[in-house]
Amino acid sequence: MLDKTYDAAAVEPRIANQWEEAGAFRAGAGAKEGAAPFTIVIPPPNVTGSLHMGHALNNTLQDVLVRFERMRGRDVLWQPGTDHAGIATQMVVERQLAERQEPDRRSMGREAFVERVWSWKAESGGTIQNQLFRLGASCDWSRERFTMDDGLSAAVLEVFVKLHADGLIYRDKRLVNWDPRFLTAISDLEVQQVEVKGNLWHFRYPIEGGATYEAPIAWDEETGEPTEYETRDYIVVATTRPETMLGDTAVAVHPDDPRYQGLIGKHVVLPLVGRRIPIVGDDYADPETGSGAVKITPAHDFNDFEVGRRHDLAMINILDEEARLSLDGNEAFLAGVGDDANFADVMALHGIERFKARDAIVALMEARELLAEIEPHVHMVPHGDRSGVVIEPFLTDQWYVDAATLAKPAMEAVRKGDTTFVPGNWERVYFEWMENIQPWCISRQLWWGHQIPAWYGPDGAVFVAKTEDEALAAASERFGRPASVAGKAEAVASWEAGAGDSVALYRDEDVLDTWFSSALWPFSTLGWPEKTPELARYYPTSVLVTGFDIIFFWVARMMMMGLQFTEQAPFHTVYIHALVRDEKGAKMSKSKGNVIDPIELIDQFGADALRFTLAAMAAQGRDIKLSPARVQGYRNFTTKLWNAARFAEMNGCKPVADFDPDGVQETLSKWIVVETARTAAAVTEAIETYRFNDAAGAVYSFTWHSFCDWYLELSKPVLQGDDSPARRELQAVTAWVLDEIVKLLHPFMPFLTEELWARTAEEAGIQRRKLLALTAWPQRAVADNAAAREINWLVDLISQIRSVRAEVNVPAGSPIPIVLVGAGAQERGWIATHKAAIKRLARVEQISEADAPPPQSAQVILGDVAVCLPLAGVVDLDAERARLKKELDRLAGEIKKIDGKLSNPSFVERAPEEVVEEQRERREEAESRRVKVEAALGRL
RNA sequence: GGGCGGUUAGCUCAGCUGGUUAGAGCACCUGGUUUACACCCAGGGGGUCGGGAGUUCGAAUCUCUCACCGCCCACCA
Repeated sequence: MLDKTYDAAAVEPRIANQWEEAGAFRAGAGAKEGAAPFTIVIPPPNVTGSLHMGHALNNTLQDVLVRFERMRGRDVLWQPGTDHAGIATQMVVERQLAERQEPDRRSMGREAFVERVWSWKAESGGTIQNQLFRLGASCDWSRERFTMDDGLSAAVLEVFVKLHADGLIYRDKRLVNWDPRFLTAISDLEVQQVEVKGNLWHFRYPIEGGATYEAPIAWDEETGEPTEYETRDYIVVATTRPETMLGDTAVAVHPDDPRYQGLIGKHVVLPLVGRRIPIVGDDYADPETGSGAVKITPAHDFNDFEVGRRHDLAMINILDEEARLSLDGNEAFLAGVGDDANFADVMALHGIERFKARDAIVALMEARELLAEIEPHVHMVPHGDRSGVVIEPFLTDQWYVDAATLAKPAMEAVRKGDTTFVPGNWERVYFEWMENIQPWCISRQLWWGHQIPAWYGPDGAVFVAKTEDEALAAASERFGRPASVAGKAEAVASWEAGAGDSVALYRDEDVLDTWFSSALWPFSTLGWPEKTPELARYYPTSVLVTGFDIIFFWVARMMMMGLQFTEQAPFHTVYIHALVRDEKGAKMSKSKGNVIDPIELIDQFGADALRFTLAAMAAQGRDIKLSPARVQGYRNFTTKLWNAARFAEMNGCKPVADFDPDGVQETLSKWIVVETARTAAAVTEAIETYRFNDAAGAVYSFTWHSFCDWYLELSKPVLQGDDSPARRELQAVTAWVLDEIVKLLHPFMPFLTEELWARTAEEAGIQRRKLLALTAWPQRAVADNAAAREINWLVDLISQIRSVRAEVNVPAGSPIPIVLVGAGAQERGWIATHKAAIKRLARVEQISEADAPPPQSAQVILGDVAVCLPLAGVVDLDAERARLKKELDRLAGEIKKIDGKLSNPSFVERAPEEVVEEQRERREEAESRRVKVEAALGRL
C-alpha cells in the first residue's frame, strides 16, 4: 500500500543506489540489437566546482535526452568527467595554503605544489559528481575522465606536437593580456571589459627646438570652423593612463591633419624623462578626437604596438610583471633619458604600483605646469575574469595557436550542416566570432596544468616532442653531442659558459590553457589517439548540450580540434540552452556570491520537482529566472501522480500482461487510449526537437487534467461498482495508462517514476526490470477517435452544470434534478451510459426528460439539447438572468465579429475555403445557441 | 560603435511555420469533511499581447520605427 504522500527525500537516494548497482548507466546498457549509438559528452565541470543552477539545468536536459533515447532502445553513452580548471584550481589550493598558514606555492616549489593539488583533488574533487548523482544524472560513471589523467594528457601531447610540426602552433613575442595578480598571460576571452569612471589627462609635450604651430582655440558655432588661433610650442596629448608616458616613444598625428602637418618628422621632448621622441604621421590618430595628437606607448597598448611596428619605434617596457614601475636598471628606459634637473623625482618612483604611479606622474606634470586639463571620462577597462584586476598589455614570449587556419573547416562544417545549432540564431554568433578570430594564446605561467612539451637549447633552439627522450635525441642530433636536461638557470649558464661535452636543455615551465585540453574532450575521452572501439562506435557525438556563454571558449575550439584531428565535426547538433540567472538577471558566479544552490531545492522538493521545473522552463532562447514557488508547484505534481497510482492500487487496477489497448470496448477506455497515444506522440516530437518545455507541458496537462480530473473521475462509478466486464476493463486500462504516464515522465522525473514502476508491479505481484533499463518508450499510432465526441459532450455537460450551479448559488453539497429537453437518440444513449458519472460529478440526483422546460429553471444549452435545472425556490433567479444575459452578450459579440468577417467580400474571396467554412459553421452554432439562450431568458 | 534577445494576467513565463473565445504555474476571490490527493476538488475574477506605422481578407504572431530592459562583441587616446 502506497503512503499518502510521496517522500522524495527517502526514495531518491535508494533508487539512485539501485541504478548504480544495476550498472544501468553503462554505455550501451539495454540497447537493442543493432541499435544506433547516441552519444553525449558532458560539459566537464571544474573539479573545484559545486553544482549550481546552470549545471542543474544543463545536466537535466542532457539526462532527459539520454533517458529518452535509452528507452527508445538506442545504444547510449553519456560520457562524464571533470576539468582540471588551471587557474581556478590553482587559486583554490593557494587560498587553502594561505588559510592554513602553510608555506606558499613558491616556497614549497613546483613539484610539491602540484602534488598538493592532486591530493586536494582526491579529497575534494568529487563534490560535483555526488551532486550530479543526486540530480539523477545517468552518466556512465564507470567511464569518468579527468582532463589531466594519463589518457587525456597523451592526447594533449599528441595534438600539441602535431600542430607544432604543422606550423599551427608557434612561439611569438608580442603583447599579451597579462594578469598582474596571477602573473600569467591570459587569452582574449578571459578578459572582461568593465566600464570604469576615470579621467582623461591632457598633457603638454614641448616641441623640440622651439618649433611652433597654430592651434585653433575658438570655433564658429554654426560651421564648426576655427575662428581663433594661438601659437603653440607644445602638443597636447590626452591619456587615460598617465603612468605609461614614461614608455612613450612617439606622438602620432594624422598625416592629413593641417594643424600638425608641418611637425611630422620633428620631435617632442618627453616631459619628466627628457627623451627625444618623434612626431609621426599615422592614420591611427583621429583628428576629431581630443587634440588630434596621441601619445604612443608601444609596449603598453595594443594599438600603439601596431603603430610602433609601422614606424619602427622603440618599445620600452616600464612595468614589471606585477605592474610596478620598473626603472632602475631598465636599460631600454634609461637609454634615451635626457638631461632633466628633476629626473631623480621620476627615478624615485621605481617599484611603485601602477595606480600610485599614475597619481605621482600627474602630480609631477602638474608641478611642471604641463597638465593642461583633467576631463572626467568613462571608458572600458580590461579586467581578468578570474582575478578581477586590471589587465596589463605586456610584451612577452608566448605560445599561440593559429586559430584562423583551424577556424576555416570549423565554419565550413556548420555551413554545410554537418553540425547544426539549436536554436539556429547561435550560428550567427559562432560565425561572427570565427570570422574575426585572433591567434589563441595558449601558454600560461601557472603550475597546475599540462606542461608545455618544449625544450630550449642554445642559440634559440626549441625542441617540441612528446617525451624528454625525443627532445634530447633531436637536440643531440642538432648539436652533434649528447644532450641532457637541466634547470633553466643552470642550462642558461652552461650556454653562456660555451660548448662543453654535452648540451643542456631546459623545459618550458609554462602550462597550457585549460581550454586546450577541453577542446579535445569529445574524442580524448573516447581513447584518442588510440583507435579504440569506443571511438569508432560513439564518435562523432550526437548532441552537445551547453550554455551560450562557452560557445567561444569551448564549442568553437572543439569544432576546430575535432575537425583537425578526426576530420569529422565532433557533434551533429549543438543545443544551446538558456542561462539560469539570478533575480536581477545577472549571471550567477561564485565571485559575485549570487549563486542559488540547487541542492537546497532538491532537499526541499526533491530532484524530480527541480528537474521538471527546469525542463518546463527551458523554452528556447530565453533565460530562466527560477522561482521556488514553481518548483513547489511541480512537487505537487509528483504528489498528484503518486495519489493517482494510489487510487489505482486501491481499486484493483493491476497491469495486465499482454494487455491490448486496441481491444478495449468501453467508450471511456477508447477515449483515454487515444489521448494517451496523442500525448506520447506530442512528448516524443517535442523532445526530438529540443522543445523541452512543450514535452513537459504535454505530459503534465495530460496527467493532471485528462487522466486525473476526467478519466479517473468518470471511471469511479464503474471501478467502485460491482464486478463486471466493464469494471475489469477499466481496471486494466487504468493500470495501462498509468504505466504509460510513468514511462513518458521518466526522462523528466526518473526517481518517482522508477519507484512507481516498481511499486505497481510489486503490488500486482509482477516481476519487472528497472524502468530505466527498459526499452519501452510509448509509441502508438493515434487512431481516429470516435469516442472523443461522446466524452467531450459528457465533459461539457458536467462542466456546464457545475458552472451554472455555482453561478446561481446552488449550495455545492445539494443534489438537484435535471430535465433534458430536445434530446435525441444519441444523447439518450450517452446519458444512459454515463448516468452514474453525471450524477456523481455534477451532483445530480435525478435525470428526466420533458417536451418543454419546467418553469423557473436554469438552463444549459448543449447543442440541440437544453439541460434544465428546475429549481423553483432554490435557484437565484436574478443570478440566472444575469448569467444568461452575460452569455447572450458574449454570443452576440462573437456573431458580430464573425459577421464582420463574412460580410467582407475580400475575406470570402481570398481566405482559404476551409477558413471561411469554419467561420460559417461557427456562426451557425453561435446563432442557434443564441436563440436558445434568448428563449430561456424569455421564459424566466 | 556593432550584434543578439526581451517587453503577453498581480508575479514568473508559454504561445513553433499569421485564422485560438490569447494559455500555464503561483497569487487572488467564492464554495467544498464526494473514503486517491487540502501538496486537493469545483467555480470565478483578471490581459487595448510596450507605443506608433505598415503588409494582409485577417497580426500577440510578419515588416519598419520609437521607447525602455538585458546580454554579447569591439582598439578609440
